[in-house]
Amino acid sequence: MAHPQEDTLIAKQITPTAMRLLVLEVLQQQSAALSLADVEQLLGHADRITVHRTLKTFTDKGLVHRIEDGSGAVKFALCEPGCTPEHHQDLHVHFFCTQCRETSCLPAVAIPAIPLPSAFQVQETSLVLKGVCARCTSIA
Amino acid sequence: MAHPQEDTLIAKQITPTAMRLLVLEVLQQQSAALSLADVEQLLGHADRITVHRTLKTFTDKGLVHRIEDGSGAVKFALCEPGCTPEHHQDLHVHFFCTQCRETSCLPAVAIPAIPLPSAFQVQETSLVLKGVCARCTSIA
DNA sequence: GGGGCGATGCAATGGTATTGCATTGTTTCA
DNA sequence: TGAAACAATGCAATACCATTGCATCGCCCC
Ligand SMILES: [Mn+2]
Ligand SMILES: [Mn+2]
Ligand SMILES: [Zn+2]
Ligand SMILES: [Zn+2]
Repeated sequence: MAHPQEDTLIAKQITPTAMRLLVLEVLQQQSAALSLADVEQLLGHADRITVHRTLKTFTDKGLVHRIEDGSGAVKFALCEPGCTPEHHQDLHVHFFCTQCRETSCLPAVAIPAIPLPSAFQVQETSLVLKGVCARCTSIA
Repeated sequence: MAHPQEDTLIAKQITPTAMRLLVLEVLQQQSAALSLADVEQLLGHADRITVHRTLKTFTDKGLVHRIEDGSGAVKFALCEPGCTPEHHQDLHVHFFCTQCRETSCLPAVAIPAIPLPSAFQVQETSLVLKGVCARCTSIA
């Protein structure tokens, strides 16, 4: 197989297509999380709706996770290896840089346990930090 | 004065107007955070844009804080007493119920310190939990 | 080769946030 | 008191982002 990404898709029960391989490749090449518009632009002239449905498929299958960073557009980033659609393991912090507007996963920074009244049933936790990222700080 | 809310606005350097008093009253009466559409609906037939600008003014002056809960619309809730536009004290957790779609401030649950590499300059922290709230849990 | 089914692409729609601009209301000061 | 100055309001228009409908395309299996 020419595309090493094929195995990744198949492992997640996603039928490999040309478009999906391209989107996956783009996601793997970038260190920051990407919005739909980002992916569209990086791909050249791909159809936005197809990219949208590709990202939705990836999310449903546990290949990527969504990040709501407050920028107005949802960002997407590859999941960590152990993720399944049912049990996402991406309990890490996300950082949104107000200067370069890039959002990064910080897999090394785990989300601490939050002591909640037991009447609450927590399904998902999202911890987004906003500020100036390491790169922008060093430049300034 | 007939409106006890007037003092609250003046204390935050906000010129009291009829619309602003009404919006503040609505925010005080509700226990959950409100979206722009929520406020508009609760007010009857107020102009949406005016409400929008009222909430923006309130936010800029440190009277309310914005909550991005991933529902698609930003929610607004009253700040804690010590808040200023520069230094928001609302370092508490927010809970979004996927069942009733209500977002609540949990002032009692503080956000723990997040150990970040020193190269990052954190300006703001947002911790949103999603799940089923206490009320919806007890009903089910 | 043809049927079946998922993927694709264009068009259209829905929802939220924001801006422009004319009007209205209020304060300030001569 | 009356006009200028300024702020707030309301309607219209616009900008995005996300989502859905539907016809077509492409691939796999028979
Ligand atoms: Mn992540
Ligand atoms: Mn809050
Ligand atoms: Zn940056
Ligand atoms: Zn609920």
